[in-house]
Amino acid sequence: MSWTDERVETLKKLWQEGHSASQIAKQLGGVTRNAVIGKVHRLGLSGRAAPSQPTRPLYKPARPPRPAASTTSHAERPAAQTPVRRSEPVLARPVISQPVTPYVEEPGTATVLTLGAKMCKWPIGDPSSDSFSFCGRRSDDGTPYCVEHGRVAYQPSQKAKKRDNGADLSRNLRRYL
DNA sequence: CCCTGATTCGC
DNA sequence: GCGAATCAGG
Repeated sequence: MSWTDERVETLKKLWQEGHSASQIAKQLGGVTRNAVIGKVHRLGLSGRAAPSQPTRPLYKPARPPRPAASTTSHAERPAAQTPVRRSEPVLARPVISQPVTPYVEEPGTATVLTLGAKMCKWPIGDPSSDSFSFCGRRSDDGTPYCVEHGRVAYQPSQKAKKRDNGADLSRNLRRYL
């Protein structure tokens, strides 16, 4: 099957509606989810409203060489590596859904210039904007963030964690109260 | 192990 | 442009 105009349109629609690649592939028929994902990327609509699953830690591992099958004569491929890789951010930001997040917060008090060592480094606002700032509240010991943001940064881990023993829990509560 | 999207690269 | 292979992660 090929990507007819119609099929592409269906793809877009379903993708925007939040269907997964495999579901779309199944519905379209004749394509695998890989094909769908590949198409989605080529169409440039990779980013989608992701409720909660930031599957991109800004991590770019060097792809391991994939054993290719050269059928005819093996073409010479003298180390034609791309010397320049995009520079990575030194410090990985905590995952945040910037684009369309109703999550509003008070502007931070610190800028990249005034951000101290013991200040909460939680980014607030659009990094490409002038109003971008950091939380700037006193960070909790050991963590780059204040108590509140620390909770957000080091998320729930969905599976309920084992129970804290009561003593610790109440102790911690007292600290915050 | 099931699933998810992301990325690479031979075709 | 296409998509299988592969990856990273929930």
